[in-house]
Amino acid sequence: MSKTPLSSQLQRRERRVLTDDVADSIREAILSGRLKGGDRLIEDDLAESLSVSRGPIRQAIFRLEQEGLVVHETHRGATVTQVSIEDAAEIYSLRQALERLAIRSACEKAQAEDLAPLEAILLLFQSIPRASITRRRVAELDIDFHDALFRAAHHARLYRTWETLRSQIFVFLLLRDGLPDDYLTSWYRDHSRLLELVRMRETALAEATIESHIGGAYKRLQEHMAQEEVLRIRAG
Amino acid sequence: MSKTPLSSQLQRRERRVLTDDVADSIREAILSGRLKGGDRLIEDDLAESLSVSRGPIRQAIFRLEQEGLVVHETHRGATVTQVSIEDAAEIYSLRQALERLAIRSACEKAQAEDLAPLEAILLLFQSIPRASITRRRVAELDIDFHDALFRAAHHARLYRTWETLRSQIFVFLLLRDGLPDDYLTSWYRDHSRLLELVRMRETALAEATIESHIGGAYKRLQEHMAQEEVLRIRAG
DNA sequence: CAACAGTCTACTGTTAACAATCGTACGACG
DNA sequence: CGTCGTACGATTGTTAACAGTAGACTGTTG
Repeated sequence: MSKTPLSSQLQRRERRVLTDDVADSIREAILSGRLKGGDRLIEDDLAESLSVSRGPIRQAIFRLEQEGLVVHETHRGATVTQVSIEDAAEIYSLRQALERLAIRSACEKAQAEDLAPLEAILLLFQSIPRASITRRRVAELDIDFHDALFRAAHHARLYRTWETLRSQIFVFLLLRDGLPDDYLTSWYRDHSRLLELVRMRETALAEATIESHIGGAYKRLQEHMAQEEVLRIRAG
Repeated sequence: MSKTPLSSQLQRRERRVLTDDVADSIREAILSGRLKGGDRLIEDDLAESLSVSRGPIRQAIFRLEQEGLVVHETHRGATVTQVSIEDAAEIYSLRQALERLAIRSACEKAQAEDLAPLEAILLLFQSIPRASITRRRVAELDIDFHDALFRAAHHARLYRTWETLRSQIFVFLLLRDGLPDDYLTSWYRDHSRLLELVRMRETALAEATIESHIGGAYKRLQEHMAQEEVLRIRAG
């Protein structure tokens, strides 16, 4: 038998509470598109459809407000956040600042075991046949990769800040529906490069690389949104 | 009479709700030192002493958890966060990343009226006789100055992130009790320099300056905490 | 006396009913 | 015709009572 005490092997699996489930449900509904920007979130309705009382619903709504998925006004209720092109600028500039700190911190602190998940995601990506890959799947892998990077930074406050941004980024990733072939190759190249730089602890270069990585993602998103705008105006 | 519609002059003054008052009370108690790190926050007790029911208390506690002033474990309750030297490293590195983005954004977007509050704080600082100035007063002015800078950045998400960090920084600012004379002069010099750089829209220089400004603040804090550590060990 | 099982208590999580507020519909008034 | 006052329905804010859990306490057993 191992000498290490049980307490260090088994960690208290944090108990889930109704609020957690409710928040997950609503978040999922927003991210899957079942709830669209501007939709009202009426506590009674949600309470009934989820079979819980309004207490947990309320808490979940306030939590989602912190995540930026929902806006809430006193005595007037909550609605799903509507994202605009200005929001994209905010989200991506903030993301850039956070990822820069994350990769620096990861370069300094990450152990081999912290980087394994990053490697795993890259392998998983390669193992998916190109024909069967969807925009949503890439978005998930992308978020997972960056999430693993933030974890590797071993920086609790940074990670919590990232958590509040994560869902909002996901919304934008899903906005785009095209999936050009060169995007898939550059996705892999960019991310494996980032991983390599962290492995080699090339802090300064890693910072610069991730800044331009996020900057590029924003630029493509911006072009895409401008394009959609044009189409929308022509159609309307 | 003015032609501009009333709606653009008068803005809905956001109604305060019990949760807001409760959160303010508890926050104030923590920042003033009446509640110390590790103290338990028992919902019933707080409810009684503030004469409200547990509902608003609960929400306030979760909000303060988001601000990092309180930690909360399911079914075990909330306690006041205990800050360590590692927390300082997290807080200041994150702060550095945020302030860098803030000053860049301010350089790009700030109007004259956004910078007036910064100027006012500097004037106020100078108007206070050196003898009557306290550590707490400087801390307040410091936070106010940086808060005004974040406002001038016109970046809602950045500001909200800063809000969650602000109280935690305040806690650290109050830890130090000495108030050397050269600190007061350098405080003024540093901050007026930052304001000047924003005015001149010297983005790159402003970024570098604020990075070293925050870095310096962290370094002094670190030395102070290490010093306290030594004293504590000798005494104990 | 160490390990264990049951009980008890203090607290948190949840619920449902009550109070206050917002937006709106509608009629009175100038 | 537009502005104001008012009553009403829908929805949020608040409360108090109920349910469930973690940790301490106690006695029991090998």
